[in-house]
Amino acid sequence: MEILATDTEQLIKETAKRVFFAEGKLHATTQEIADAAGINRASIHYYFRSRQKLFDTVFIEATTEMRSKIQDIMEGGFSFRERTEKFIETFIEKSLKHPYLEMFIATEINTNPAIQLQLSKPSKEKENLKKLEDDIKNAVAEGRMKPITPHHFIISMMSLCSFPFLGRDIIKNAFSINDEEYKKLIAERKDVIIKLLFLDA
Amino acid sequence: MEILATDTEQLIKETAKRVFFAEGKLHATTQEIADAAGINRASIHYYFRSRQKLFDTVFIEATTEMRSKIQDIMEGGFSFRERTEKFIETFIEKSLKHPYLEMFIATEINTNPAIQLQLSKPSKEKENLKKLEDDIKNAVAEGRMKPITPHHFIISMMSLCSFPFLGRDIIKNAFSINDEEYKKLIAERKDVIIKLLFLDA
Amino acid sequence: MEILATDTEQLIKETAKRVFFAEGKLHATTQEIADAAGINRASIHYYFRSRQKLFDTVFIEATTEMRSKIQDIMEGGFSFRERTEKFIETFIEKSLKHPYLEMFIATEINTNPAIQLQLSKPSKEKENLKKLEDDIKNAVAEGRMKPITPHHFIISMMSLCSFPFLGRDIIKNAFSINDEEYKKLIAERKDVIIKLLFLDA
Amino acid sequence: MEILATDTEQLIKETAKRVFFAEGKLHATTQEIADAAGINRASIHYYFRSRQKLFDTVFIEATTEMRSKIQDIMEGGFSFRERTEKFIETFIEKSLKHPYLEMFIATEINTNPAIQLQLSKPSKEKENLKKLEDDIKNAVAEGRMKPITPHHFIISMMSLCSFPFLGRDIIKNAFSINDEEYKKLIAERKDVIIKLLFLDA
DNA sequence: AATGAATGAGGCTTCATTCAT
DNA sequence: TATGAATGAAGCCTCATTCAT
Repeated sequence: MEILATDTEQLIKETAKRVFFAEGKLHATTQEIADAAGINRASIHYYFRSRQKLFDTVFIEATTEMRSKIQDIMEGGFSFRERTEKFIETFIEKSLKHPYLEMFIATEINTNPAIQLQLSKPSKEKENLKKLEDDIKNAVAEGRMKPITPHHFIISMMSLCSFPFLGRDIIKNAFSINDEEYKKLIAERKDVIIKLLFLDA
Repeated sequence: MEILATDTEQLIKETAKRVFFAEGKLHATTQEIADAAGINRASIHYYFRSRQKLFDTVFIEATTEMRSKIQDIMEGGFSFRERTEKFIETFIEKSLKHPYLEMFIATEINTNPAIQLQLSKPSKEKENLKKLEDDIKNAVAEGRMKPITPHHFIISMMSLCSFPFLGRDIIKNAFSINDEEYKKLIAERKDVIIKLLFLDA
Repeated sequence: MEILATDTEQLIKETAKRVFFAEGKLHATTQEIADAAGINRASIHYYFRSRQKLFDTVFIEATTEMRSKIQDIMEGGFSFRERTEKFIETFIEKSLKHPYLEMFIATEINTNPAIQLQLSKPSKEKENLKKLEDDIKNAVAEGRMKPITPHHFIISMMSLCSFPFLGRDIIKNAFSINDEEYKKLIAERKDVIIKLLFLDA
Repeated sequence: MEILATDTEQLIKETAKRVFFAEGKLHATTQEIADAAGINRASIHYYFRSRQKLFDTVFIEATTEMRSKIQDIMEGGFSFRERTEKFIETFIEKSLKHPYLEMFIATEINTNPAIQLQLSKPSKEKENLKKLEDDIKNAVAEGRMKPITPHHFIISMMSLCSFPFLGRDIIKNAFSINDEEYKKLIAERKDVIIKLLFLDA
């Protein structure tokens, strides 16, 4: 009995994640989510009090996993190049699962002050940036990169990773390509990005 | 005085563009727009019949200008490098004005089949891609680029241009920077992008 | 110039009568009437102050004519039978012009206390009823009618006249007949009614 | 208690029937109906989705009962005279409950193609008319009626039944009578009608 | 634990009406 | 005289939320 209760809560969360972040229906109503989950609309309020609470919950769950993976990579003792490659892999992998999560963050972060998106713990922010700056300097000295500020490096990397998902429909529309061709482009993406960021790739 | 008649219509459109695409309130109500414009909500319906019609109108106006500028660049007899630089300039300039326009397109293009976003006229699509392929080949032969497919080149270029705006709040949030510092980053952006795309930059 | 003004006022009234009472659009908006008349909506208010005033005006005009004709018949020195026949003729003739006028009266007389529909001047009501009672008595005595109270006689006569118009669409629908066949029925109506009311018809 | 669930739905329907068809407020707003029922306006939408759906529902319920009763009479093996009397009784009885239902049909049947009002099943229409024609012929031969076509007979019968209700306020107004006197007239009505339709009544 | 019923708040739209010209 | 512009009032509908069970 008790397990069923948890099951329903889990079912609602998973359905919500799918509807919100996989299908891109960021403004789905509680009724739509209830229908998709095959449960009563009131159950959503029973478990989560409000639509917003449900949304916050699944949003945090969906981003936390990503953030901790990134943190593992950053602090895993990898080389600069390895770290970059793993970041790109992780980012693409996660985006394949929740293509619209990034989009939500981009859209709502300005209206919803509750959303905080730190790439690294605030305490380590300065430190991490400094480390990246050194890494870049070394790479430049070795002819593996052109000079670039840490901020621009991160922005460029995130740009190259994010946009293919953020702009999925723009791309499909602009190139008149189907799902299969789009997936092929995504699969090739990591190599393209690395080649753009590193001269010796 | 005589212009006043059209003035309200114009005022509504400009306010709507600002609210929707500059302030990012893509789901602003007619009341919010009316308040922002200092007019009665019914006036919006007087001029545009429905919220959707208003939205469509300002959306088309906002994108058409951009699209025609891009087309001018593509067919202006410029060199590959010049074309790329001008595209980036134009894109950044437009995005400074309507940072959330791109976001709306990204969000809604899949649910609103009316939105068509061709980079080039369908009739010239193949031709333009072929031309780009040749340009890239030449640049590679001359050591000014690494090999890259036309599709990936365009996606990368758009990524590097678009994301700083799409993800404005993500960036500001992640780097804990203020508006001024953000603007500085944007101002430096064109050079950064060109340096990533071209070896000889 | 001044004549034009009157022309517009007249045009509005005639259009309103047509739309309201001939076409049966009893809830036509001022815009619909303005469109039908080919004039500006505000003109209606310029001439009539409000939709209601326009309605009242055309309603009174449309009924007054009818009422005065009926009064002429009642006081014209005709025999009972002649009076009855003339009443029926007049009623049918008028209803052909404004088939929905009766319907409006029926619908709105209870919510609109302004609408007063006297068959005869209040002062003469009693007198007229008494006269009718005598007429019926005589006709019964002569074997030309069955006994009937004046009220029931009037109600029956009005029923037989009115309903074919009030229920025009019901009749057309129930009998699956077209306009032509309907008109034929109406044309035969007077004789049918007289035959039902008078034994010697 | 358990019935309560359906009770509100039933209450809304009954209130709507009363407001629409008994009180004649054919254009009553959802708020008026909600107030009359003592419930929240949103409940109407909860149960019926839209004002139109509610209206259609109660309209169909109100007419279906009547229509099936009429059909029972038509196919009940009664004599012509019995059938006619029963029709009149049923019609008057129903009209006492919903005096404005007929009026709505008359008003809206031409604008609302969904409203179909067959007196008999389309398949039996011809047959029933033929039967009525024979009945009339027999009655004429026996001196109980004057010659009349089936269409005119039906129209006359419906006229005499319907109008006292359609024109209730016209009658009360024209005769300056009160509710009691009006009811008395209605109570006498059946005999009056039969006397007009049949010579031997 | 779960749900059907009911509601308050808020959105879009229409319409008669007013106002300035 | 006539009208385009603008508005307030009021209507319908949807949605998240609450409540009783």
